[in-house]
Amino acid sequence: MPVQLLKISKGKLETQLPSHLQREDLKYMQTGLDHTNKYFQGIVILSYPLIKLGDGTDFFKIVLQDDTCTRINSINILIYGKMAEDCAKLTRNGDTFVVAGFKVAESSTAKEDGRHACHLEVSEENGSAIYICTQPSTSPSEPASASVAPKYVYTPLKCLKDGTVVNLYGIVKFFKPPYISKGTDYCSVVTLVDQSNVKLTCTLFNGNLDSLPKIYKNGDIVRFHRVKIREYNGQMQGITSAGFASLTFDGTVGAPVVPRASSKVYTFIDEEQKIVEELRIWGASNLSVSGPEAKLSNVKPMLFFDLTCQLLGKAKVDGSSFLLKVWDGTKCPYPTWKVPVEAKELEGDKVLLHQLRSLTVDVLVYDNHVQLAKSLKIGSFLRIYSIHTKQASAKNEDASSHIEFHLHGGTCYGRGIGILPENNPDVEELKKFLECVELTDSQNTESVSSLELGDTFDNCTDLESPLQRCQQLSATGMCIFFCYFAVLTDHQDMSNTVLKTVLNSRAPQQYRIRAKLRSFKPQKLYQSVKLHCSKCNTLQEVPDGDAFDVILQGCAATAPNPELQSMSWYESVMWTTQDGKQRKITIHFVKHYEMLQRPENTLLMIEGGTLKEIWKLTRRFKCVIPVKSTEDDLELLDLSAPFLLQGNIKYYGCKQCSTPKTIKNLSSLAEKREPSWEPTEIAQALGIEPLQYVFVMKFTLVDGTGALNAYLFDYEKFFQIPASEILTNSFLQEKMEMTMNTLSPPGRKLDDLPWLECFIKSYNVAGMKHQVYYQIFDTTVAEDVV
DNA sequence: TTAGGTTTAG
Repeated sequence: MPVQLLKISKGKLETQLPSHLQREDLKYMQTGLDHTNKYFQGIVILSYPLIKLGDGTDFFKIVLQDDTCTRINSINILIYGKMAEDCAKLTRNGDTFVVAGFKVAESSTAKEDGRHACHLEVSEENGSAIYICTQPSTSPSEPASASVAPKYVYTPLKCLKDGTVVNLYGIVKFFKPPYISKGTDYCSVVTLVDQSNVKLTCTLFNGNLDSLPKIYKNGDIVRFHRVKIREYNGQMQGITSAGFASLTFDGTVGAPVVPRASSKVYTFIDEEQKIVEELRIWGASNLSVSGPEAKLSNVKPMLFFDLTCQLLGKAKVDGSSFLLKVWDGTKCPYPTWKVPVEAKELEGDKVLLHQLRSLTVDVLVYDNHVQLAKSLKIGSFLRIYSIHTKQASAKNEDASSHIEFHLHGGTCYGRGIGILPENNPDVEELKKFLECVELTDSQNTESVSSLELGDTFDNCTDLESPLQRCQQLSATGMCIFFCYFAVLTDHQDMSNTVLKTVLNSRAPQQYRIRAKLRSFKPQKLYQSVKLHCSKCNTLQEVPDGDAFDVILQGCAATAPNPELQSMSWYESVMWTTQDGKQRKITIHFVKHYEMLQRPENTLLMIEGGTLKEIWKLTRRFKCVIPVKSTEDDLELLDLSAPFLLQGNIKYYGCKQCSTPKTIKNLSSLAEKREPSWEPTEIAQALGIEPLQYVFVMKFTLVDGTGALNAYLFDYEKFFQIPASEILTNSFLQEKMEMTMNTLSPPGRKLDDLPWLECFIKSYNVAGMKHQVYYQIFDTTVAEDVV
């Protein structure tokens, strides 16, 4: 039978099937019966993500429902190889799916999923054929059921064709925040770029502000569904089509992959997380996304910049302009103009406006921005894009040297106003900073430098060694207010450098600094744990248990090879579960000098186990390696699954850098006098480049002379907690939380934060030579004061 | 329909 994969319209189904094929009823689907010249037809009710098996074979599983009314009316279809890849692209829930030339095998999940006792295996090797009929009532990319993830195909930007409706991923290179168009809708213009370096400008319309993408800065990553592609002025252009939907993600490498959705119901599957992470990594080295952001303390005349701020007051000025009074906690170094307005027109807390008058600036917005500005709520957090600072005109004698803030009419260069949600990371950081300012005597706002410095700046001398100071002070319980970090003895000869000097120096250099931790990210500490490949230097999220479970279920279809049982260096035990599923489990215990070892020293391989069973084994045995049989040897599963489990820790390998070898390569380790079963040794023997668990955090440090963001990239040294253990150990989680609460006590004003001492090094990243980054190194939180 | 990136000129 030829291998076929046809997408045909429903009415033509019966006539297009080869005439020798006869429809098979689900009740006759049994192993041992002849199903040649038979086909099975059902409706796709569930599809799983396409995965790669350990040998690189593509695997795709769907569930078909028979249209008969029998009690068990659904069956699992396991599709392998090229057909899996093709089906994953073409199949939608609700489609009618016809399969012929299948192999019938016992289903290992029947009891669990309540489906047919057999499953059907489909592949080129089996000489299978597949025919798919799309439901006429369902749009090709519409989910059939909200509970089931449909398969979306994402078109690279270089492959767009005029007149098509596509789904896209891209990095935002430019955007105009939604503004009120001259028609009936809000409009947002977004220019995307992807790894192909092709740009696409999309013009998006919607009557509902929330239905447009929630983009806050260039570098954000977006997913658009159902964008219509048209040619305009010789270039491809994207435009909203019916059912347009978007997700937006922070573009920062290592930040949590949390979508900001434009619709209440959306799908986002694990495979897509990878798309986002890959775009982030590509963007980090190929795009310069440093926007024209500025704090009020850094503005100059004749500047266009983006301001993240809080709205304190607003007032009508005249027909074409409107006043916004905003602050960001820092002080503008120039006298600022005050726009005269009638007192009755001014909205906002008058007392607060008076108290913060020297930190507040007046932004005059014009023309098309007036309507949106009027609707803003006092207290809300805003990003005002492309504000123009202007030196007061010389004609006006009263305004000899003051600076004016204008948001001119029009939307060029993304000019506009964006409303930021409370949970936006920049807003969280700003709120924390503003709280510090508010808690300080806000009448004394003439000198903001004293607010930022804090008056404890001179309380601590640098003469003693920080370590000594910690030891002395910990005895009195004062250490946390004074000095918290113990620096390592390697660099005791290094003297402290103030942040202003650090910020004004070229990279790369190393410094010892003394600063306060104003804020840190991520706030949810578990989000700071990532997996790092030291070879290709990529970071990725730690996979969740569900992904592992899906892979294990996929492998359950592969029967253990009897020829691989009990080889010279391992002893195998195989049994079939008696729970009705008839699942075959094989455990291969590695021997030492032909003897089985005590469980706590034993490495074992398991075939056909469930997640729960594997966890149970890790409690008893030293190492567990999930494997499956091939013709010649046992081999590892897909590298999305851990290649090794030891205690509570799942060890993963880098998909890009590993070249997995079969299990017999472990036998040389077993022959060692005392096998240590170190994960690195096991990885090396199996051709795996191991991923390391790492804490990745961003610390905002201040010392009164300046502020900088320093990255913490730490396996264990900083917190004295292995990053590999934190996700499964609640005691360590509490310890880390306590540490962070002590370093940066919530609700404490800047003056009362403890001083910290640490080492930082500055560096440049290729392609972004003018940008300097900072990383904490060789620093450990002093254990005796935690 | 609207806008279709590339600064107002108050």
